[in-house]
Amino acid sequence: MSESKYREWILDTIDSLRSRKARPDLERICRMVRRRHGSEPDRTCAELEKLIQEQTVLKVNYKGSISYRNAAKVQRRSRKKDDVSLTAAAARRSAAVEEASHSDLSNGDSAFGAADPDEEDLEGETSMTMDTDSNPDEEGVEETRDGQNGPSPGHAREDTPVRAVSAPCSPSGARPAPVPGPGPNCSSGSTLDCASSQKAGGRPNSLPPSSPRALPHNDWAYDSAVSPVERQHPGMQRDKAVDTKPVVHSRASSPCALNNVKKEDGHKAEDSSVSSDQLVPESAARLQDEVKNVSDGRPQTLSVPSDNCTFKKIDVSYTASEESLLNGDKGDEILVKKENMHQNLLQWSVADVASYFSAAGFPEQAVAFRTQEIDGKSLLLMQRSDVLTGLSIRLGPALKIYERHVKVLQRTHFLECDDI
DNA sequence: GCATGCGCACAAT
DNA sequence: ATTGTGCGCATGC
Repeated sequence: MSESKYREWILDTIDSLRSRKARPDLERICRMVRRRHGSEPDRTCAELEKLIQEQTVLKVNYKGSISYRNAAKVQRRSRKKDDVSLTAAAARRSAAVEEASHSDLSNGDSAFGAADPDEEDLEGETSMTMDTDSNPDEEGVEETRDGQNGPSPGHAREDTPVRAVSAPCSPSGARPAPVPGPGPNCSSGSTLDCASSQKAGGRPNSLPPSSPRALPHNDWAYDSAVSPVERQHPGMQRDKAVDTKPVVHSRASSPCALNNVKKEDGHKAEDSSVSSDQLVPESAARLQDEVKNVSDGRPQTLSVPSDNCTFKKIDVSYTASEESLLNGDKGDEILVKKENMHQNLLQWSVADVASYFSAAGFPEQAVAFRTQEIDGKSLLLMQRSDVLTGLSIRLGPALKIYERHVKVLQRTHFLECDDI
């Protein structure tokens, strides 16, 4: 409950700030929510974090500072060209989507992408010492910062200056610089920490949300989807980067326990390309475009958020396209690695489901799933008509959601059951 | 002091 | 070229 209430408040606040032409940053958001609803900044920060994780809100680095976006709105516009590659794009997108979900991981903290063009920076940016070392890969891989794209694994960062990464929460903190009088409330505890940590570069380990490593993610996260994108298809930007190589990914961990989780896949290697997507929806959107190149049918890994902290990954290989289906292309099949999936699906909470669809590029519709309290079990029980008419969402997206995601998830789940 | 409105330069497409 | 973003300043409370 409160959550939905906060979601509404926060999104409304972001919209409000935007309409006023004021940067929707943590400080302003906290202040406005407090003023309008009496909520404490800390709480607002926490709720905002959640929204970021579920990608209802996108944390972006725009013009050097952190801003928050209403994912539902952002997404649309971002898509640039659709052209060609629709198919491919689409396909990828879906892929992306999925992955996106896993972005959560990283996002966990925030998704923040650097709005900047280069994400690569990110890595550097944070300056943290980064993660790079942290192991890259472990799982994190997936996203790894896209930086990866970066050229070489280690280096990518060259260009970029450092950008501030923000912690998930710092109110004003986002900015590297210590803001003098920051935040209203947020400043209160967490905020400060975050802020300080940021600048310091090191975040206290304690910070759950993002471990130090997380930082990098942040940047990319949002829009920058870039990163994700890049990773997605290695091919893309090779210019700068080389393909994805086994780059180092230091991914951030999700707040919770990514680390542990991460490792699971051995695949990551491949994944690397794949995973990238995890980003934000928006990213996803872009992905579509950009990504197009990606090879169509490669297996991808998604991570699905399971409970709050845990994320599970699922490998899906789909050929060109599920999406395509929707889009009209051809159909293909999707394989999912059941192992995790099935369990996961049953364990998905309402938030996980919403997060999944949000990451899949349907943030607005994700809200409908949340409103209807659709969790993993409910999702398995949904019929076509439920999706098309029971959620009160537009037919177009509803069809895509059903064909591309619901059906696929159900099929996978039941196939798995059969095996078992 | 604080919230809001908005022109305009800049960034992203 | 178009459109989104948000700084910086003006205004109102």
